[in-house]
Amino acid sequence: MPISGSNGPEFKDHDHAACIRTALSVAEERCAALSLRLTPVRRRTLEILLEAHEAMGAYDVLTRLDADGLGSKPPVAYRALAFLVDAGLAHRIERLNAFVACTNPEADHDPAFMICNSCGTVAEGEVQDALTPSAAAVGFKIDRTVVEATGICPACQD
Amino acid sequence: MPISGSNGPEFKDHDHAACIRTALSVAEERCAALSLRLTPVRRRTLEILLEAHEAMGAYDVLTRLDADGLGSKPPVAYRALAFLVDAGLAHRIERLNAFVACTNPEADHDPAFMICNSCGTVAEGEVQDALTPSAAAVGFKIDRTVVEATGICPACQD
DNA sequence: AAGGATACGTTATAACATAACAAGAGGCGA
DNA sequence: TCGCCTCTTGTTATGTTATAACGTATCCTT
Repeated sequence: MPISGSNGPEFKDHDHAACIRTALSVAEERCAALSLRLTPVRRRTLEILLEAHEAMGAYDVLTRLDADGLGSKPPVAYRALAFLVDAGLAHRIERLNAFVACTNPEADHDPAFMICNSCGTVAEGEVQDALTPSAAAVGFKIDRTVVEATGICPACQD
Repeated sequence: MPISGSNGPEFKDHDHAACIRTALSVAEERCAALSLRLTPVRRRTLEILLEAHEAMGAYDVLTRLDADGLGSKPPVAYRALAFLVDAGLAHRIERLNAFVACTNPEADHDPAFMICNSCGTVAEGEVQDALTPSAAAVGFKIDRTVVEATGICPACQD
């Protein structure tokens, strides 16, 4: 189950501000291309996830939205997050009941995640359709696959 | 990511009563061997999961335990389930916030699951340490990996 | 401008989970 | 057997995550 080339950028130093700007413009282009509406709440939600650069719970996101006057009730956050996930701009981490911005929004993908138990950083990678052949062998038709590893990231091993 | 030989027995006809009896005696042997106490609540919880043969929420389990006079408060169910998971006799399905009896309790394993969106049946398989080499490449030390596929099982494709 | 589709605001509640502490049950050495 | 320790259970209370439902506003199209 090889992970694709760009893997684990979260574990490396990077220009975070630039990384956010890029991700936001990719999101804008993508939404324009697909006639999706990247409204203020949705855009700010994505920004919040990008700034955090780790998994955030819906209520944490909501707190930030509220501080910006963009909404204070749970459905506001859940709806914005659902939009981003549907649009492929964010992912839900089942293990954590939390959400992360997608670091690779160009491609449709079933992502795999590496979650650091120590610092909470989540790195995203690609996984090949690994279960597909075996599932097909027993006649199971896969819709979506979740792959989430927990462990310790390089930075936290010191 | 091949799945091991005994895969997907849940999708086939089988003698369910026998399957439960076997699983319970395996559980008893295992607990005896490891000096773990398979108390009435714990044993009955395992039985409930085995009977259901699909993922059950903790509160569903609790309802059944309560009907048997074995406890009515959430911690009773959560503790029993935690015991079974720790003992390798059951697994938590993150996608569903639910639990299933382990169908392969002989071996320690990082299980993979195929979850039918239609009937709720959960089939368990083995996955090789799929993410391990790639994680090692970026320096991430994996503790545990969750692999969960949702889709449609053979029986529900009719 | 009218009408439909999409998004937002709000109330209320459902569903999932655990902290904390008291009380009981079992094992084991003195 | 007694006392002690550990593990398990019972219970209260509360924390956390998530969604149903419904009315209003906005935007886009015709």
